[in-house]
Amino acid sequence: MARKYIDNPNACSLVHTMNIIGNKWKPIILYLLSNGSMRFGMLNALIPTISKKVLTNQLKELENDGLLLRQSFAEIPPRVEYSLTEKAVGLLPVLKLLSDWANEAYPEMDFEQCRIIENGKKPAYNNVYKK
Amino acid sequence: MARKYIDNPNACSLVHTMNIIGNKWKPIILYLLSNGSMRFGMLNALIPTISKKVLTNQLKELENDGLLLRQSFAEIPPRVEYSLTEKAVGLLPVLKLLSDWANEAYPEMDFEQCRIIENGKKPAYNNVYKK
DNA sequence: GCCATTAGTTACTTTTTGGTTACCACTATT
DNA sequence: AATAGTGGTAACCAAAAAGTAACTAATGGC
Repeated sequence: MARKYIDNPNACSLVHTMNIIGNKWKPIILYLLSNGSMRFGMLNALIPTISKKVLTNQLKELENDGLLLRQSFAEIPPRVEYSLTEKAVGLLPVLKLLSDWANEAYPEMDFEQCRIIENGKKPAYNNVYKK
Repeated sequence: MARKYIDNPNACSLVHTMNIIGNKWKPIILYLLSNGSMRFGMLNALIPTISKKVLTNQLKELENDGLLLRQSFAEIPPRVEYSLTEKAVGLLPVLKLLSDWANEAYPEMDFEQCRIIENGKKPAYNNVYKK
């Protein structure tokens, strides 16, 4: 009885992807972790404008969606390392394409200026800095 | 003086892309329009769970970001056709990859069931329906 | 004269998201 | 005895996004 509307076969997995990574912070977190595992404080330092609460929350969601591995070490002060799962690694090239697309589509925007974050919060451990 | 934090060169154009398409509705709108131009009411019918206010808003934002072309015809009742720009067309293959990724990464989810929308709102014009 | 039609808009409310500040556990160092 | 250091959590508040319902303009058809 009910007639069927034309629909897009790709819509729903696309919605799912967007639910998982489609916000301000998550793609950045994934890209930062693409060089290897990183501690909570390090991520927080590299994304100085995110609040600790939100970062915690984003990391939890990414972990729940199977994109991050969280390793907690029984040390004082605590150490927690986050790293990408295989699932997440498979997404990196696509994130790269999204990034490339913006660079091509909006050449008038200077994305360069975002590359270096100065005067961010400094975690105490030393490997945070570049020479 | 200020030491520089390691940063990711891709982060900012990625953020920009996510600002433009990283939400629940916009990728769907783009994919629906990938088959050709479409009227407002048609889009609203194909995405029955979006409110008219939000759809209007999303379309406006996509237009402002150069992804959509809006053509308004001086007819009564009014007719407005939305279509993709070249910029948007360049994004489609990447959206497809995002969709493919979810299908592969989450095989346990049945994205199939989203394909057909039944009992949605029906606009009066006839070309809305599939045989 | 009334209703249907389309693409919205407006005013209002609700939900979601994000941010702020203070606090905790536990140890080493000063 | 106090402080620094890390990875959080809790309570609270502000802002942004989204939903709802009613309304509009202008015309054709009944």
